[in-house]
Amino acid sequence: MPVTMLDIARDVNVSVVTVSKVLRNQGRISEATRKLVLRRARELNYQMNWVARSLVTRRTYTIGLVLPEFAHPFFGEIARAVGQTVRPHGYHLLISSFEEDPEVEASEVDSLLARQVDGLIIASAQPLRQLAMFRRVQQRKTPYVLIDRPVPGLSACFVGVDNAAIGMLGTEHLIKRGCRRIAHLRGPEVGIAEQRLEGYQKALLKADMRLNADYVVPGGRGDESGYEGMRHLLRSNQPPDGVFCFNDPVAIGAMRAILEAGLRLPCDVALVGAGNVHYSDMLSVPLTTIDQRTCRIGELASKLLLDRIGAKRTLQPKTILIPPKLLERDSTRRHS
Amino acid sequence: MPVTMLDIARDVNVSVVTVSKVLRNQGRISEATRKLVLRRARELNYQMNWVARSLVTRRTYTIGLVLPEFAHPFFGEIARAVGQTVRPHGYHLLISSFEEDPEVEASEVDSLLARQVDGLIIASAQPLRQLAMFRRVQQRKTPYVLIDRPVPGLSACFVGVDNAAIGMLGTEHLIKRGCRRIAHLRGPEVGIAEQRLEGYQKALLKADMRLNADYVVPGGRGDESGYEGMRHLLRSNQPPDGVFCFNDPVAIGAMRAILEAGLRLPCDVALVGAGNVHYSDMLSVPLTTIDQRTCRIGELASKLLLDRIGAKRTLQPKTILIPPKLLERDSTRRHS
DNA sequence: TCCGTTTGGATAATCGTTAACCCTACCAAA
DNA sequence: TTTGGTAGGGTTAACGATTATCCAAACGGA
Repeated sequence: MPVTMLDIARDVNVSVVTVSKVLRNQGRISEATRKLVLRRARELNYQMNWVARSLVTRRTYTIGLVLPEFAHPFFGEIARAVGQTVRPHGYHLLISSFEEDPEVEASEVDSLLARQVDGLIIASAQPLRQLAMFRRVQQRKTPYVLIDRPVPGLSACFVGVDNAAIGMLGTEHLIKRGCRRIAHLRGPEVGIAEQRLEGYQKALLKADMRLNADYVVPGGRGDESGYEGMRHLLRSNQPPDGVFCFNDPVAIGAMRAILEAGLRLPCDVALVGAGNVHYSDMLSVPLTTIDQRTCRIGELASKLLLDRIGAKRTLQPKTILIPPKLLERDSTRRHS
Repeated sequence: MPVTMLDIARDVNVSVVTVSKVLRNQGRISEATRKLVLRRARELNYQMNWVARSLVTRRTYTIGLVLPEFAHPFFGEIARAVGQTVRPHGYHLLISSFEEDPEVEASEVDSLLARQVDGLIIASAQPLRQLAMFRRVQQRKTPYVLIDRPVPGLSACFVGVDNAAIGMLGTEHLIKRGCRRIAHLRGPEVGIAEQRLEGYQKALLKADMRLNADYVVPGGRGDESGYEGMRHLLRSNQPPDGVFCFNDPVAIGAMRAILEAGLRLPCDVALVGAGNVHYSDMLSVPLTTIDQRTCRIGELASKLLLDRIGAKRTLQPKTILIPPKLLERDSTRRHS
């Protein structure tokens, strides 16, 4: 059985409370007994029971991080950034991945609440207008911050990249590189993909270029999706000469399709991804992409959350949109 | 204040214990009161306080996962596999990443113990012969399983890939492809790198080839390290015609050096990595690599741990070495 | 010498649940 | 009528800490 404060107290002949005070450096304790207690604690290799402490202090120093999927490097980076930001404050991370299943997500959030996390950071996949999960969090008054994927209709903190700006940035870059027929391999039916699409459209309009519905291909987030989408585009009468892709995996899939078709990048088709996935600069043709500042997202979300946890009363919800950054590589670079 | 069992008990006019029994489906309760309790619980949106429960049951249903770094896709996959394996059993994951710093690792492990995790899965970076951290875990009798990196001198469960087999597999493959001067870009000074080196040497000896100390270049785990190492090799009188790399990032760095030098893969230099990193089949030259069965590691480690958590008495430590699998791609493929 | 103030610590109550017993009907068999 | 079993619940005491309150001894000044 693990050592408890009672064990120390008995050995040193003081009360448990005295031990507790020594260990927390609180209250008035004589130097003599302090030393005795500390020595005995070290001898016995005492470790606080945080569960017991949490029960009475109502603080677990634990933050729940709810992610769509671990494996994705984007969320891996988020987790790292969050972990590094909160650790100095004594917090730990209870992470759960719901594999893009909204029901699993809700049950995981409930579970984390039951575990009395002090706060939550969520990259949610709840369907539109389904706010029950969030209502439950709010009822508990547990502070939470949404990341990456905004949830419309919810008044909550949000930290994410400016997706419309990503769409504009990517498309404008293709325009600047001289592309005339610019297509978009769009992502799944979620807000984030729509915003990137809007950015794409806005950039075209701004440049007085026509919107061609055939140039917007629906899809998913994976490289197979990009592969299929690109093959579809290449079969059309007027294949595009520039493609802005929902994300890097999609772009990588598209790249495979382009190369397989015997075309060259960027002369025949220029390609822009988004996300700046690891190794996207080591592909057969290094991919121009848009960095979404993953670390900043995790960092700022953590800080926002820590503020709210520390605050006496609930603060106003705050939204932070991080401006993306374009990284030009060979997939769009002009030949010299 | 969150709803407690006491709230329900008062409303339904029974004792707290009765509520507890209903909620756990234990003890003898009449159908009538059961329904009353359940209804009221639902109405109030009651959520168990797991902290309180854990205090008395001495079970947190939480597993500590201690990893060198989140960002690395390998550990991301591990985390995913572990999470998926333990979730059905009601366990959650308290993950901490120690950024390859042994001291942070030790303090994180202590912290997880203090949080009363039911078990630990650790990919350790403790220096050789430094077993104090593990002793503390053992003293607490908290079951734990080591993964990926074995710790010599410690009698504990271990699950990992067979690194010597990786070394042999990769090297033998190069030999079979006709390479005569096979170098090795070895990793950092840890057991896992040494085992791969041993496998490399063993394969050469088995094929009656001479060991050339100049062909073994020390390094790290990153692509810069591979880049530098490969440049070093290329500067020698007799550059190698085949290189077995510690891992994929190193191989990717090496590939950059080779291409920059104007050489071609695999004709001039054949390259084998290890780890089967995502997208390593989408590089400028798709990389032959050795898959280390990441999912299996996470899955088997979790199962081993769950067994030990469930067992009444401590079971014998068990070691599981997973046989690796070679994936041939263009970086070693013979031209057709 | 007496009273007030520190000093250093003890006691009691609490956090929300569960474990281990105990109790009281009620019913059936002896 | 007595015995005894069972159904359905209540009581009490943990679990390992913290918070709030209280108390004795020592000390200091008039």
